[in-house]
Amino acid sequence: MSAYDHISIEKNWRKTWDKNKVYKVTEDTNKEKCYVLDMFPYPSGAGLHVGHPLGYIASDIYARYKRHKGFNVLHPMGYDSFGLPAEQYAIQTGQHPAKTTEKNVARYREQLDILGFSYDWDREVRTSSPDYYKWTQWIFKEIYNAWFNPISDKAETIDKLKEEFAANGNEKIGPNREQKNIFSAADWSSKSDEEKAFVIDQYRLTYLAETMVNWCPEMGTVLSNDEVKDGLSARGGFVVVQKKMLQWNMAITAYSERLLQGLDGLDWSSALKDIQENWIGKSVGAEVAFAVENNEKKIDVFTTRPDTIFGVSFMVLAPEHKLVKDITTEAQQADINHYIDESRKKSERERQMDKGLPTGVFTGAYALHPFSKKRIPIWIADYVLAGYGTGAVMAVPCGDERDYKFAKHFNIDIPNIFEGVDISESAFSDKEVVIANSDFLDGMKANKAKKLCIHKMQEAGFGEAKINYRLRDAVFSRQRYWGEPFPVYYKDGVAQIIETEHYPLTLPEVEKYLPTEDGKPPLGNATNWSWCTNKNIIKPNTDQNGTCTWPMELNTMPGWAGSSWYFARYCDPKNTEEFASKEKLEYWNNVDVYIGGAEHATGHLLYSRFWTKILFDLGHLPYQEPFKKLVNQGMILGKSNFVYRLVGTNTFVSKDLVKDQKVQALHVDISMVKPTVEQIGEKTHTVYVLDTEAFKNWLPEYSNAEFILDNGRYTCGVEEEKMSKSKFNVQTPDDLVVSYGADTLRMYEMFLGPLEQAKPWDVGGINGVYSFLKKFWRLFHLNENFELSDAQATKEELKTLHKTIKKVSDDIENFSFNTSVPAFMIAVNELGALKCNKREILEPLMVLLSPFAPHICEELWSLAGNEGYVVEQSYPVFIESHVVESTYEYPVSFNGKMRFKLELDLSLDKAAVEKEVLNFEKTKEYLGGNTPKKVIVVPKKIVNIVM
RNA sequence: GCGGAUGUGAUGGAAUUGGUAGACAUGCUAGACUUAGGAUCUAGUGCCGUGAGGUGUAUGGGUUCGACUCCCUUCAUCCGCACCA
Repeated sequence: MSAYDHISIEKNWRKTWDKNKVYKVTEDTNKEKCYVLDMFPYPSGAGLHVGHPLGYIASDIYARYKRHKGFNVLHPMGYDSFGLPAEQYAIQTGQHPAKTTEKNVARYREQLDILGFSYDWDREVRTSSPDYYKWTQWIFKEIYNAWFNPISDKAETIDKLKEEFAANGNEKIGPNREQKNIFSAADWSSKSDEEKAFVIDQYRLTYLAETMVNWCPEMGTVLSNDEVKDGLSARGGFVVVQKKMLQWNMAITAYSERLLQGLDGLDWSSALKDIQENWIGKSVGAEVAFAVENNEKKIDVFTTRPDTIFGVSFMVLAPEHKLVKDITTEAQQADINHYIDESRKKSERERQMDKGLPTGVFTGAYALHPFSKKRIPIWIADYVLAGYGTGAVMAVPCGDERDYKFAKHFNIDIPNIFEGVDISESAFSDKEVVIANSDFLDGMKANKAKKLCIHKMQEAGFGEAKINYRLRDAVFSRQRYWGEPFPVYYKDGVAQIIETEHYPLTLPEVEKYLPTEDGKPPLGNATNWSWCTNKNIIKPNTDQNGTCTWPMELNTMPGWAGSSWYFARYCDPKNTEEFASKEKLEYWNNVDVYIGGAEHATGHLLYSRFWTKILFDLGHLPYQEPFKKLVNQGMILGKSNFVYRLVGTNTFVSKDLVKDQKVQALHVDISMVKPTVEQIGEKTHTVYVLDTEAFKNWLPEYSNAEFILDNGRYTCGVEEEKMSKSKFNVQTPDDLVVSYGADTLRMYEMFLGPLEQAKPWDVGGINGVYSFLKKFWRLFHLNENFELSDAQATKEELKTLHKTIKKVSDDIENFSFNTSVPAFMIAVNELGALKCNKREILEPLMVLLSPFAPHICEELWSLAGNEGYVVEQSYPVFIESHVVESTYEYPVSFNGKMRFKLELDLSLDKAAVEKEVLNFEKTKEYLGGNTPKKVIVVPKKIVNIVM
């Protein structure tokens, strides 16, 4: 063998590693552990595109590096295999989602294998596998059997809740989420069993509730807040409306504060922490109760500005607010009803679009100002959201822009309570202000007034300090087939949890994957539940056919259920007794480095932290935060090409001829477009030429397409977008691996730019990396024969090696792979120029390079006649003396009084040293006759001179 | 509107603490070898200028002996949140 033949080398080593289970990992208490994890993919039908592997390559490099460094590295991979596309495909074709999923998983695996990842595949998990979702169901049950104790600030079992009720009622722990009433221990003991069960349900961490949910009629399911964007579904972009439905919910709000506090100790980018912080949306203020005139009911409002309470001139309730019907006067009833109907009809999106004039209706009722006792008109308006705070606001038009507009529009009083501020044009929302016209708050700065006001309200008993969060409880039911079934049935309409001995409660077969005719979710079509037909277990209530007569829960769990705990399962993936054993969980502990996209900031990454905290509180996990360090790889964008069809015709106009004509831009498959570099004058640019024949054959509707050509060809438009099947801009890694090899692709993707940055895919530079590997290969070959010399390395060669060791190790620790690739290139160029083929230099270099390009290094390692695998060798140690030859003390005197030494590192070359000296001379010159107070000098550089 | 990020040659991008801006690679130009090259090697390549030299890190200003780097202004692009009281 002579030339670098990546195809056979890579194939051969993949097989050998696989056969010898080189990457299998077991718990070993003698070694320090390191858990390196990728966000597992949803196996879609399109296969992997070049964007997917970016993060996987980075984590693989890190995992391999840590292995070299002597760590016991857990580096697993699996599939988030429940999800919508497989189900949609099932609806269209009748093919069972499990089959589609199986097929897609196989394709993913093939593509992953080709890239030479060092996963321990014995630990693979799939969220849709019954062995796995058995434990997802178990976790659901654990959460169901838990409540959040505000005193201990953690989740506890329902048994503890019962003890608490028996001892103190709910006087200490506070009211439940529905009734808000307080009862004593005596009250509790006098309750019937049904009543008790009902009360307990209101404290559970997962609970059934009729809540306003994001309903997507097109998809026939509800969506959680993070699955909705701009009033449209994140997947598919369908319209989402608000609808009241009975759903399972997860009480994530109980953990708002801990989720917020926990961010502090995490090594995550501040951008991502900000997103989560924003999403949780903590605001500090007060809750104030306003009495209603001629009515016993009180209206609670939340405000962040209690200091402006004397500026209140009206109140606004959300149209859905409970008290609206109680307070509305007869005269206003018709108007109010009309307004409520109108706003109910509007989708979330329409509400957002309506940013014109404020709308609202007066209820006819008045509240009484708690301090001044003035009458305050109560309105309803849909700019107040039912879901935030108490669903009611005290409107302070002089201090809030929305209140101001509302007051102006409806001619409501705008009292000015700010000293020296003009509010004739707009509200003044700055907090740096002195309060006026406010009784006991006059002359105070806002901050001080805030505190005093809360104090006074507390004294008088109508208000108190309060913290509010934007975060909502997460809806946990989906009206879909392809998800985890709930271990729940309904006895006389009351939810009952199925006991763990019957898990997994497997997903039953159905004829059709669509909702039933009477509108039940797809599982309504199921007749055969495993739990009911298993002969050895007690069935709740079945007829002779084994069919449940007590209905099962027909919803399934959302996609984030399975992904919220999979990192724990990897530690012990085959365990049938527990979701993972204590010892293994303790050994592997939490994830040291987690790599994935930032798009999961408010979904997966938040829910995982939430579940981890519950499981920690209940004693099932030894850590509170699942992911210590998080690295967000940027998206790789695809270049999309467009053709322009004249509206209403089948004629396509070349890009530069479109001008003002009415055209429709359509995505065209990038495989039919050839980028061609052209010279125009001095500059070059790329034009995208369409293969018109291929285009005609592409889709039937284009078979008789006509083209208006430009210079005899059709040029397409180009744009950078997210890679997606529907945009026909997907670049798969497959072809590139065939022409250049996995090692080249791995290094090229790293070379492309900073890992965290979004960047367009461009194969232009791949040749540079490929020729680097060829050069590396050539270092070991003389006249086409492998040849390695045992001669002693020169100083220069050692310098090249060790400087590379230093650079590459530092870079890997910082996830700065894009700069370590050039370090290798420089090393190879230098060693090539020195004609160095010495074992002493090249063997460490192989080890160094192997995390990036494992196949070629393994091949050369074996050709060099070494034992074992290069991927198992320990990492070469950086020896400073090979790089730094000596240090040099440069005496300096200022003014003849003080002496300083400039220590210089004579490392790289003379020029660098001379530069430092020169710089220092310049400084000295500048200092002239002055005496500096202090000169801080560190090796290599003057840091500061204080005069 | 609020919060965050980014802005450097034709292109992707280097510049670890303020100290020769443009490493490394792509592209381009010229040359060598070759039957040929989309193989390999050599040289050149920020811009203006024949040259010495001048100029240059989105814009304008500031701090500093010295600024891509620190501070302020403006502009542009991207991301997150958005009637959040």
